Parts: sequence; C-alpha cells; structure tokens
Amino acid sequence: MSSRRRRLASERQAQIFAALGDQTRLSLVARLSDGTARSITDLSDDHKLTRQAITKHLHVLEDVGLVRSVRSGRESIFELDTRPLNELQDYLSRVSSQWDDALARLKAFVEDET
Amino acid sequence: MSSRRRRLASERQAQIFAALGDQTRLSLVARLSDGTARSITDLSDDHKLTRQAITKHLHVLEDVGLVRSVRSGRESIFELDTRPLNELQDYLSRVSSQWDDALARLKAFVEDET
DNA sequence: TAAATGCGCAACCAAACGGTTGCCCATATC
DNA sequence: GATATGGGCAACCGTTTGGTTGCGCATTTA
Repeated sequence: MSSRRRRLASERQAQIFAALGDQTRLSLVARLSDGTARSITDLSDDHKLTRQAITKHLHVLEDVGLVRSVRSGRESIFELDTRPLNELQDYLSRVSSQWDDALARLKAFVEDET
Repeated sequence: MSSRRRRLASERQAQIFAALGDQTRLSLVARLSDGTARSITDLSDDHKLTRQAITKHLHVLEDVGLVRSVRSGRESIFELDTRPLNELQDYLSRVSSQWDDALARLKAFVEDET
C-alpha cells in the first residue's frame, strides 16, 4: 500500500535476484529442482569447486529462503523451496504487464489523435 | 538440446538475474516500466546517486538487453525491453514445474508403496 | 578403538563491484 | 559568440564477492 512497503518488497526481490545471479548458485537450484534433497558433498561432486565454496553458495541461497537445510547425522541435507521463485515470477509478470498496459494506452492515445 | 546449449542458456539467465540483483538497477527497470523513454539525467533525479553511477547501471542493464538506448540530440534516451524479463519468467516456471512434477511423482510413488 | 567421512570455522587473497571526482566534448539556448 | 546543459571517459577508492587452504570436531564405519 504505502510506498515504503513497496520499497522494502523490491529490496527483497533484488536480494533473490542477486542470489540467482551466479552461475554456480543457479546450477545448484537447478540440481535441487528434481525434488531430491542432497548433502553438501553430494552437491559438490558436480562442480570442480571446493566443498567450502559450495557451502558458501548454499548459505547465500538459504539466507534468501531459496533453500532449506536439515542436519542428519554427520551430513547437512539441502532441499529447494520454490516459494521465492514464485515471488519472482509474480514480480516479473507485474512489471511486464505494467509495460504492456502502458504501451496499449499509448497506442490508443496515438490512434485517438489521428 | 545438447547439455552444452542448456549450460550456455543458464549462463545468460544468471547474467540477467545478476543485472536485476541490485536495488538501484531494479528501481530503474521499475521506473522505465511505465512505458516512457527517459534520459539519463531524468533517471538520475530520482536517486541520490551521481549521474555517472546511474550511467554505469544503465550500461549494465543494456549489456544484458534489458534496456535500449538512442541518442537524441545531446541526450541519451533509455527505454525498457521486456523480452529478457519474459525469458526469466519462462526459466522460473520451468524450474518450478519440474519441482512440482518431481513432488507429484514422489507422492504417487509413496502412495503406491503403502 | 582407530580410521575415514562430512562439516564448520577462520584467515586469507585477488578480482569484481558500486560509487565518486575531475575533465572534456557536443549540443542547445541566450 | 557566450553560456548552460547533457553526457562520455578515465582514474581512483573502499567494500563485497568468490574462491582457496588449513585445522579441528563430530559421526560413521572397519
């Protein structure tokens, strides 16, 4: 409602975008999108990066809620949470539709003038 | 088709995500989503940042195709291009639906077992 | 109990990022 | 022609980021 709320909301969107704005993290999300919960070493085996590098990336994803982790014995199991992805989809569709509407109005205005 | 192609594709998505992963740039996109093409100083007036800072951000957006610029007289006019946004929407919906499908299969499998 | 596996933590490093300042050029405006 | 406006370019700077290495701890497994 208030412009303050919208400001805060877009800050969150920016954070999620930023979290996805890294090839490694995006591939982790893609890897986890098959519905399987995986351990850190499991996820590390796909990349040439160190386990610690993957760990850092997973924490970035966790901080924005794109991923949840559970400790099971000696390993940390990560699984995807698609809700932030849906948030982004909504945000993008709002921007796109605002653009489309604006163009439609502009077109109507121009046609009205001629 | 090939895994190489998909790899390159997701690299592009990551770049667009990264471009949107900054509060200032995201606000520029939002500002331009009203269908109006604006000059750099025009866009700079909204923020407390320097004109040069805004210029840099606009070039980042331009590099990933989120924005186009045209020189008109002594000013550079920028306008939004929503196609990359649609790309992201598609990408996100693919990931989400893959997740949903996987969960559905998992559920069906579990119910089959019991 | 000893060895192996999976992680977490901290320190460290180079590169990228976001931002500023200063200067100069081109285009409008008076 | 003189002045004001809009913008490009380059240098510079502090902070963040992505990555590594080293070490220690807890949990399995032999």
